[in-house]
Amino acid sequence: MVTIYDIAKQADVSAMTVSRVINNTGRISEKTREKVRKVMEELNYVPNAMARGLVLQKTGILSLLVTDITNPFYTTVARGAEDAARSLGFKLLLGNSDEDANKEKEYIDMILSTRVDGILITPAGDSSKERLETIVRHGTPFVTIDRDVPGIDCDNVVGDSIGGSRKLIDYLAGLGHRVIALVGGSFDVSTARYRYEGYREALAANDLPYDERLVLQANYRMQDMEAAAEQLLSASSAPTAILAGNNMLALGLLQSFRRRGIDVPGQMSIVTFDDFGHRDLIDPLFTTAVQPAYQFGARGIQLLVDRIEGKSSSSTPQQCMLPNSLVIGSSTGVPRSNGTL
Amino acid sequence: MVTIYDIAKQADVSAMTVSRVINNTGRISEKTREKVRKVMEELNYVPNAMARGLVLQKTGILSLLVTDITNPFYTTVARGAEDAARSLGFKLLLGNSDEDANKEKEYIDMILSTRVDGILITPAGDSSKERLETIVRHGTPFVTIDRDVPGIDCDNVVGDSIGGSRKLIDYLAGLGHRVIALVGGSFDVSTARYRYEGYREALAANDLPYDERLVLQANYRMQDMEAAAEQLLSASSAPTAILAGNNMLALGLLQSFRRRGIDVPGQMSIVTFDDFGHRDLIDPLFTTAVQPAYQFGARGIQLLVDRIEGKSSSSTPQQCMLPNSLVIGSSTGVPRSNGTL
DNA sequence: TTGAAAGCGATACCAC
DNA sequence: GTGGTATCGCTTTCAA
Repeated sequence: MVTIYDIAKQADVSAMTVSRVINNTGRISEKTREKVRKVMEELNYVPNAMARGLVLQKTGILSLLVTDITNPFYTTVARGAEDAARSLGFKLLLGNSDEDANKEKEYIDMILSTRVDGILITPAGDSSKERLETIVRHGTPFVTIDRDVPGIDCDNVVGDSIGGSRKLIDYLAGLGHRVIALVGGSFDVSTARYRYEGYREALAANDLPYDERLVLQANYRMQDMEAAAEQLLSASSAPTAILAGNNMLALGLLQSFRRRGIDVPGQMSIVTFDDFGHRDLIDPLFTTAVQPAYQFGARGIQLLVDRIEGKSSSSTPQQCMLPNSLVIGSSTGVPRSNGTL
Repeated sequence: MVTIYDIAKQADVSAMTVSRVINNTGRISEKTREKVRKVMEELNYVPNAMARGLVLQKTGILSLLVTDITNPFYTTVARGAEDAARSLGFKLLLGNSDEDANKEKEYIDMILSTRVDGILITPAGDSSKERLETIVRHGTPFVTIDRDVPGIDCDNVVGDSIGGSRKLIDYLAGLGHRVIALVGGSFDVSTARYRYEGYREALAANDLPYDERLVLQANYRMQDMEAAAEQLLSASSAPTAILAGNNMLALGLLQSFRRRGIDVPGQMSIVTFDDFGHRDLIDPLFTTAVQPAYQFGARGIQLLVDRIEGKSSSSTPQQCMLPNSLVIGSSTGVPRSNGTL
């Protein structure tokens, strides 16, 4: 491997001088600088980030850990984070925890071991607490996005889940729906809880009864969603509409209903959060509380860098809630009848 | 930061012993091992990968650089790569070049600088040649996937673009289409060229005339696709079907046609490559030459690790072509009339 | 304007 | 079984 010493020897200067040329520090004669530059070119020199990081005690790298790299919401978050990191002079490292506590742990260990300057993370769930505490103990700045974790008080960027649920349920109620189910993700995840909370509040606000049998938790596995669909259809008072906890659940439910010959929105309306990048091509187009995914990433990186560079007050975590907007699609319609199919 | 010396002092042993405990090397008494382990726990020790990599001259990290992290095809590739890397004992670093030569260069510089053990890369285009040559000179093993680059003879995993085009065109011809356009990506990218090649071969095989005015190149920007749609509709002999170079182009064209009130497949059939993860939810479902995205990643990592570990013959690059399969959707139908709308 | 030496955190090699 | 020492590639500090 080519090192600064190779360059130094070839250019007949000291390693120190080479280092100065690379980093543009100190005073160097133009002649020497040119000579060194030329040798670096010739030898295809690429600085060793490890050696550099070791002495500088920083890497210039930020890490983004998301829970599902195949979810368009998170890839858009990644785009926002990447652009922001780049413009602030940092590189971005992407990781995928797959909603899995073990993978999350492995990734965090790797990240800490790599000594990145900061971490942007979507926690897999409440159990992420212990992993986040590891990060805290290690002293690496971090920001949570999309989800928060009880017991961890840190900078974070979240969406307005409660408000989103309210808007969606209000809209359904406005259409005349009176029996509305919730199929959400595991309550081990903060967004699922908040969306449930908004759901309950909105039901109350619209004078609709709450029925716990209409609240289902599903993982993102197809069989869960099939089961949820089945269960709702056979409920004694079957719902005419469903609030799906996120885009993936909405898709799964839609598929399940289609397979059972249930028309959406004819027989069942579906509303949800987040979109797919190409929302207008999915038929029906979901009525959605659209969150600013790109902003989640961009804002998160901004907070992270503020923290790294000490611009944030050290004691007060920055909490940032991004608003969503209701987009009406064709997955919703007036209920066919009151509570029965 | 906690180092092995801190551990050593606290546990009243030498740094060497701590290192041995960490790496499970050499003979150590169970008592000492336990003592050291306990101190590591207490102090939340996380090994410094930089220091480690510096002396070991390897990192255990593989890098995957794709051109569009928001394209479901590539996120599935990433999934395959991640799983394979994990099972082979490597970590995976994800990067996104955004189809941009400059970003690609920056990423490669960072990757080389990080001294990853190997690189899996989807080249942005033929101009990637110089960047790949940089990697060659640097001596880091790499494998290209999805696309190949003229002048670079290396391990690679590609799809059967020519065969895919043939199948798609044959299918259209079988439905009775006689005027079929091609809207492909830039010919600076190998897949676009191969798909064009397959298109021409298939036209000839089906005794259909070739008309160069029906061959358009588009970037993945919406305005390009709008322009392409416009141009095809106003052509003297307008096509009744289109082979879209990839999934993104197919989507863009579909949207453009819809906006113009053109029914797909009623007035225009569309076929393409790759899918969207949730293919069956997009209406119409595209008739597609589906490529095994997950395998692209998994196979690529396999080749890469074989190369790293010296299992591949050093002189002969491993070339691997993965087959695609034709999936009939609802984006295709019989032509309305012969060549005119 | 340039260079020598120390040290970042870890491991390999050689003693004991 | 365990410890000392040199070393990986680079930057910082201090001299010249």
